Amino acid sequence: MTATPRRTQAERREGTIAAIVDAAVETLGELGYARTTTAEIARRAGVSQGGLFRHFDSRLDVILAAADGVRARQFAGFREGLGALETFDLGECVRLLRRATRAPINAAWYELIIAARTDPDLRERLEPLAARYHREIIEIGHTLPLAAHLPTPELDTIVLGIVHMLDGEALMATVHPHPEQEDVRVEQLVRILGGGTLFDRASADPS
Amino acid sequence: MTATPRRTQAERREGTIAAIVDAAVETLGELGYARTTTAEIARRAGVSQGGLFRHFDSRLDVILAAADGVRARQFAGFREGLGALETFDLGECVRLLRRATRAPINAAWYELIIAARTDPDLRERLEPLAARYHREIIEIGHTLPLAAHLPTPELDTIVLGIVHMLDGEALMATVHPHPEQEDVRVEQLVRILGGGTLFDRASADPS
DNA sequence: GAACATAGCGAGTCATCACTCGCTATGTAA
DNA sequence: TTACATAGCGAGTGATGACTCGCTATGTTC
Repeated sequence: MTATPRRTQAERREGTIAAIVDAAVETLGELGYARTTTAEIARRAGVSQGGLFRHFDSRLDVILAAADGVRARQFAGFREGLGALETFDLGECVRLLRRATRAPINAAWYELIIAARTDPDLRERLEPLAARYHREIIEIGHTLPLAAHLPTPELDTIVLGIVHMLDGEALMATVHPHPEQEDVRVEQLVRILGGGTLFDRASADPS
Repeated sequence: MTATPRRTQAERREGTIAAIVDAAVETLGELGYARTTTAEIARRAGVSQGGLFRHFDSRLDVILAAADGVRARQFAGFREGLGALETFDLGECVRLLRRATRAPINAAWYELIIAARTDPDLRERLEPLAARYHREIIEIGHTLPLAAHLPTPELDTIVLGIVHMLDGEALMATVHPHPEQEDVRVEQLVRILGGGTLFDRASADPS
């Protein structure tokens, strides 16, 4: 029944490491940073505590592997979504971003950013990932057709502003959500942005 | 030397409660939610652990008193700042809001909002405060001269959007700050907003 | 197949947490 | 002043945390 197809050491290793990282991401999202314990991660990954520490020197190492996994997956997903758009459309862009900020996996990222503020060890090691995150967002902004119509500093400010707004919205909505209003507001905002001087040059851009 | 001017029971009570609440706010800001322990709060407040539990039934009760203290102080401060403006000015408004979101005391609020996402007990009790917070922001928006020139739903969307953006910026900046760029971006944004169609009617409003 | 290396296990260990309890200190009421 | 109530103390207590260690299981090398 339980076919154990004789995996190599490398396969076993990679498999359990992946299971641990996935479990850590899931736990961060569901229980938050403080309650993401090595015991809980191990339980979800289907390994023992000792097994976990065979592959990671400390809880923090697991956490950082999870952080980088989230970062990589989020950008891959967003780039894929952008590529699937037939024509550049500001509204679609914002909606795509919004879906990314509200994805369960992204909650893990928020947990870590907030925890890092008051945890020097975490902060020191998360900073490079946060820097990369920031850089990638700006780079994606530069690939948008919009970029041709706006000076770079203003483009960057607008892109970061929208990302920050969606981050703030996602974070605040977890405690006091307005399920109906929130979607309406996003659409309203897209109309306001699209109708303002900001984008009228760009939104008149041909496909 | 140590003049003990015979305080009444009520005075002693209020005094230590205030000290505990202040210590809790400070600790939340400096150490984060998870490391805001009753022992640390008591130490900073200058009372024993037993003394703390004389006035609060649980850690959560202390935390919620701190949350409401922060909320009240933040709105009082912001309203005061708004009142001190001679003429309505969008830039000043945003700068005032930004100062509020980056005040050390506001970090305690963020800690609680984020912790509440994964802590059902905290969430249940924080929700009414978050709702009030939300309501007060919108009410303040309605007192702005801007309100006369925009339909209410759009005004609310814009106000919330700006608040969310500053929240997001404040939260993300703690891990990966760009001390110089951030101030520039805010000013840039104010110019962009002021120059867009959004506000041109309102920013032409006479003092 | 023998000798070795790596993967995985789970019962400890020590620290820290929220909270309790019996006590003393101080204010209040008669 | 006496009797009572509230404020404040700090050494427990039981639960839970990250991490260790000696062990077994499974691949790998010759």
